[in-house]
Amino acid sequence: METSEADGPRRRDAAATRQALLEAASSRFTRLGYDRTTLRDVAADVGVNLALIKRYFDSKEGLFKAALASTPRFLGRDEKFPQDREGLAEALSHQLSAGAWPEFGEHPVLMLLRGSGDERVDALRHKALDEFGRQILEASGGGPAGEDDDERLLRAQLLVALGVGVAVVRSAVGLRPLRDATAGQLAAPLREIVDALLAPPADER
Amino acid sequence: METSEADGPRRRDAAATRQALLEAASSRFTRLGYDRTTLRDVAADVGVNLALIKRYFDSKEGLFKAALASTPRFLGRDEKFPQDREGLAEALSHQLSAGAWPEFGEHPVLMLLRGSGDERVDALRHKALDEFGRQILEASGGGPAGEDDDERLLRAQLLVALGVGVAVVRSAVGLRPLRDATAGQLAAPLREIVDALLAPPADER
DNA sequence: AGGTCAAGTAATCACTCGTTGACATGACTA
DNA sequence: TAGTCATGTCAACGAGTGATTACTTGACCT
Repeated sequence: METSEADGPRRRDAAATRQALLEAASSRFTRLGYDRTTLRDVAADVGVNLALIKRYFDSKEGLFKAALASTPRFLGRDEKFPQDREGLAEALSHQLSAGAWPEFGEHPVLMLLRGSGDERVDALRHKALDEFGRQILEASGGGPAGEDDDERLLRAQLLVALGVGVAVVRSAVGLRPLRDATAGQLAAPLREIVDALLAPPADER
Repeated sequence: METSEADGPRRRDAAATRQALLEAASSRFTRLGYDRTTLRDVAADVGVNLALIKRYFDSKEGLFKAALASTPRFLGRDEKFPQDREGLAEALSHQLSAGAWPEFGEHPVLMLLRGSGDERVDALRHKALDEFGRQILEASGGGPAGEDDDERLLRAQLLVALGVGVAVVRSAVGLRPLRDATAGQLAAPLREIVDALLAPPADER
């Protein structure tokens, strides 16, 4: 596995060891989920002793939380969150295309969905996805996220669910042609979905 | 837990015991996933000895497969699969509404997503979701599922992904308002999505 | 009543996991 | 060079898991 770079034997560099553990753990948590990820495997990936995980992360829960915190957000890692429907559709099509996130082989949103039993972790992922929905709502241009219009938020969350579903279906099930869909192939359908869901606030009901 | 009916102590009825084990297992597999479901808990739910699981299902894998096989399909349990886009949207809105599937507290599609490590189980869920996509494609009325038009199948699978995502986001994350959305609230957005994705075969490209 | 076999139980085995405390070792400083 | 502390290793414990075997109990048949 050896997620870390292939430099020398990395002798006694706490920061590097910690980072390597974090990356190995992120990979396993994302690919296998919390339960099927064993600390022994993570330590073996890095080539380090099991007990170091306790030293740096205190427990498996701590390791999971650290990995979760180090995971890039669903949208907008470096770039800013798109500010209109068109940009949103394009960003989504890239985020959800095959070949995105080749680093771990799976989409980081999947780690959000792996239960850990800890309610603070649950709160964390809830917050992340809730924020994502509100950002979508705001980007859709329907005014500054009004308060009582749950309907528009519901529509935005349907888009969130679509993103989650695509990640899940592709990686957990491998359904084709969705699994191999490129950004170009996803662009048109996603643009139409975004428009259909978050159409301009012209009174359509 | 006691998923079985609250009749007498059910003395020596193999079929009933087997069925009760199956229901308890389905519930736990759906709610907790494969790993967090222990055979001891399942047996305790039914009030029966652990070894009976081996007798009736041979192994945990066997129990999971049996539970998976007994799970109703994503759409069309008793009723037939809808045959037009309108019916499809309506069926989806009911399937994905809050309060559907109260029996296990979660949507049965979730059990499909819980890994078991067995490749035959993987094949099973892949087939189920693939079939679902093709049924959607057929119901959309774009002819009898042409062969080379992967694009339409891709669009149908996006709808599958949406269904999966809604189930996941609602139950695993509890995101509101999506979590509490009724069929009535889901009807309009879903109809628009279905139409946007599977629009009539008028040449739009 | 007695025989017979399925239905169910109790006890245990082998294994893996997370966790832990004691110990070794390398690097830096005085 | 001796001291010191962070860095890393080692070996083991205890809990929990799925699996397995020998045993007991009840229902049904003649």
